[in-house]
Amino acid sequence: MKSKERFSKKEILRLLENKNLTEFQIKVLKAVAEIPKGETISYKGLARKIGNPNAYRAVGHALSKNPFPIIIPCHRVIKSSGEIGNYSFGGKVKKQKLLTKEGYKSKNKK
DNA sequence: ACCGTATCAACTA
DNA sequence: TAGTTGATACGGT
Repeated sequence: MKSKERFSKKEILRLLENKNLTEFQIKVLKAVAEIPKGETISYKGLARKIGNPNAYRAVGHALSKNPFPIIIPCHRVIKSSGEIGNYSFGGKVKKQKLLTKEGYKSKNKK
């Protein structure tokens, strides 16, 4: 069995700061990194969580610039419509696959 | 269902 | 500094 390298929140924060990212990015990435397995959140919900409920666009930007798509489960972030949206790590197809694997039924119908 | 507008942050000239 | 883009959201038609 391959053990999943679990990065601690502290390590993530360290990496984020090391990447010279902005406070907003760190907030978003940290929030996403705390999403439990099998749980999903919408861009707006995430934006609301960080304190900018109307910054759903900025949240998307933050994830698009995601420096660690491996550590950050950005595939758990979906649209409020229940669709997948986009994914910078393999494409939405991979994202949907990951979500389905975790137990989430995506509505993204091809 | 489709189109236009609203809203935030980051990038480029 | 100003303009454009982008992993969206919501309302009107």
